[in-house]
Amino acid sequence: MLTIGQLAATAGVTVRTVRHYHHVSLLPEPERDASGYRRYSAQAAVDLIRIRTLADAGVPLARIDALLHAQPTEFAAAITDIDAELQRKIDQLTEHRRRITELESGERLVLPPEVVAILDRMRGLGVSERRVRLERDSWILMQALDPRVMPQRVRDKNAGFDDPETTRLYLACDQAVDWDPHDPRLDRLIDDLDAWEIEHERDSGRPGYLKLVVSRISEASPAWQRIVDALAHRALQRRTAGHGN
Amino acid sequence: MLTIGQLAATAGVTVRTVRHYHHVSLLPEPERDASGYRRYSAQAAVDLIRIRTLADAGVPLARIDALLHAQPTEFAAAITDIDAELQRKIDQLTEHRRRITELESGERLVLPPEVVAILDRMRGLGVSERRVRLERDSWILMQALDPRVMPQRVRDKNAGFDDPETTRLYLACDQAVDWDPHDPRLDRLIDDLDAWEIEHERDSGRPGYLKLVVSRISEASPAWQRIVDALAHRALQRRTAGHGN
DNA sequence: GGTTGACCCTGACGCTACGTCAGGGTTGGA
DNA sequence: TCCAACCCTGACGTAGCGTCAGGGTCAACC
Repeated sequence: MLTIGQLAATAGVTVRTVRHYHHVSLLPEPERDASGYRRYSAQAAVDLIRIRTLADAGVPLARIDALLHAQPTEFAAAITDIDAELQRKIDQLTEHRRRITELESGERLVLPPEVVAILDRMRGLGVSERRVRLERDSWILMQALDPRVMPQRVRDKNAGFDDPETTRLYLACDQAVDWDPHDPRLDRLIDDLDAWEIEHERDSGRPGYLKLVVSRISEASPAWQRIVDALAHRALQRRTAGHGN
Repeated sequence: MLTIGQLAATAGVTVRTVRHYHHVSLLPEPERDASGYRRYSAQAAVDLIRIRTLADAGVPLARIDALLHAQPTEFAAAITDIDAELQRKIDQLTEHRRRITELESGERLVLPPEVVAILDRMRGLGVSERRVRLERDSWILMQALDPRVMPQRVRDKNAGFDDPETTRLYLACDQAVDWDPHDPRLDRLIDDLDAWEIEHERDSGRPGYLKLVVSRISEASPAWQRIVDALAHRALQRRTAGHGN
């Protein structure tokens, strides 16, 4: 006959675990010896190890008792289930293994690959990391609030970077964020942006594309504020002139 | 800006999980809007997903915060650790998958293969299942109480079944359990056992081999009781006669 | 025959990572 | 205006044990 410690060692569990199984009636309480110690038969060792085998496989203790007393058919079916579940867990862990290797760059975990590609493309073009992050954040919000518009935005963005002039202006704007609002280079940039805006509006029929791109950052940058104001002024002039004709 | 529900959906967790992370200071509490609702930035989504990636990989929440603020070197080392741990878990689950397929026959889980082979050999020879189970239980107790003697016992057992006469007697004894103690076949069996005992004692120098094998079952079987008594009587006679010489 | 260390007992609280009420207020669309 | 679907805090519940606390027992050694 075995003491509780010997039984536990045989099954590779702690004494506490055996007592817990008694408590939840998963393993029957054995006879006690003269001093009140529990004394176990070899059958108890077999039972305990079968319980552990199922518990290790992820079966909740509450289900194990019924399972061990089930008919062979049900038992076999349950085993098949448990096996499938184990395989699913293995696949998940494998996937998690892959994901933690991508932890350094958080965005790969959050955004779809097409968008990550755009962000990488921006970095490749020399866009500042600050700007890339703002872009990233706007994609995340877009994804959370209205993911349906994302494919179109992806196409627009890529089209923009496919065009050298658009790319040049984008980079210039990115640089200009830190300029003094009276920097003489701004006049030239505003001219170019205005020209780009006119041409782009004609081509696509969708105005204000550039404004969308810059709006979020403009408030924090005096230089950008000047650009936005100037462009709005010119657009208004054009529209007034157009109506006047 | 995102509500808590939108944030949770983006990260694939429940609202309760996000609040829990606030509670344990894993994710900082964001600003509230006019009505007291939490409002999240896109950065919060990135942070939350990074937390989940680690949590999914089995890292305790208490470690995650430190990990995310660690130096790149420590971080990389930790990731390597976590990855190894994941692989270990995968291997374990694979092993558990194998083990649950052996659940039908509990003994394969409890006993080493050599012993299982002996039990299978007994079944193959036609030993009753009751006897096999008693044998199994005695092996389990042996394993729990003094595993060092097992290899020798394995050799002895197999040697016994390698010998046709020993095997024949073993099977006869197994059958005899249910016989009436006055069954005439018992006389013949006792003669054979006595002869075997004499021969075996001479060969091995270790007496009482058979008694060891049968002792546990004898009390419950009247026929066995008669066998044991008769053999003990004859052995005593021999020894007295021997001393008398 | 006393002591020591390794066991055994019961009872109860602690832990992780949330789930799940209860009992409220807010928002947005029909 | 109303309803469903959100949001809030606070608090208790869950699984599967771990870990004291405060005792008694056993086997071996001195």
